[in-house]
Amino acid sequence: PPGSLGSMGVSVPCGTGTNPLEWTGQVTVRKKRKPYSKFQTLELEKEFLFNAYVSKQKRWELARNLNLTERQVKIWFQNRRMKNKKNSQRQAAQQQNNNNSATN
Amino acid sequence: AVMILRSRFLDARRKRRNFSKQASEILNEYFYSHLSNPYPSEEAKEELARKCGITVSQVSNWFGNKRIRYKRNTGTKRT
DNA sequence: GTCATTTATCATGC
DNA sequence: GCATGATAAATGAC
Repeated sequence: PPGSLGSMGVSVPCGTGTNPLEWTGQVTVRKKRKPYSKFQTLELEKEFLFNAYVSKQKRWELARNLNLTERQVKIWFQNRRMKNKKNSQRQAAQQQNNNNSATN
Repeated sequence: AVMILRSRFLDARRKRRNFSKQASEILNEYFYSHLSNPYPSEEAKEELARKCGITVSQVSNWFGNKRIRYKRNTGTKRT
C-alpha cells in the first residue's frame, strides 16, 4: 500500500502503486512458512510466561535447544506479544459490550 | 497437552461463521472499486466494519485473504 | 522495539 | 470437496 499511513505512523510493505494492479507483484522472495512443532511451541510459551521479552542470552539458548535460529525466536516473541495485545483488546471490547448491555 | 486444550477453547477458528451476504457485498464492492489499491485506511476499515457489523480485525482479515486469493486466482490463468 | 502486511495452514460451513 | 474466516510464520516499514 503506497504511502498510505495509518493514524499510528506505521506504513506497510510495498511502496509504489497507482497504476493497474501493481500491488499484485511479488516484492521479495519469502521463506515458506513452516509451522513449529508442539514441543517448540510449548517451550516458547513456557518462556513467554516468565517474560514477554527475552534476553539475548536466553534467545541463544532457546534457538539452540529448539533447533531454531535466533531470528526465528525473536520473531516468535514479537508475534506472540502482538497476539497477546490482540487478545487483550478483544477482552476489553467484550467488557465494554457487557457494560453497555448491562446499563441499558 | 495443556496448550492444546487451552487453544481449542480460545481459538476463534473453532467457531467461525460466514459473513452475511450483505456484508460480503459491501466488502466486495469496496475491493473491486479500489482494485488498483485495495488497502483501506484505518478509518475506512472502521466504517466498513460498522456497515458490515463486524470488527476491524475481521475487515483486515477479509482484505488480507481477498488480496492473496485474488492474486492467485487471476495470476495463474492467462491467455 | 511495534505493527500492518504476506503467505501457508488450520478449522469450519455447506 | 472446496469456499471462507482466523491463525501461525515471516517480511518490511518506521
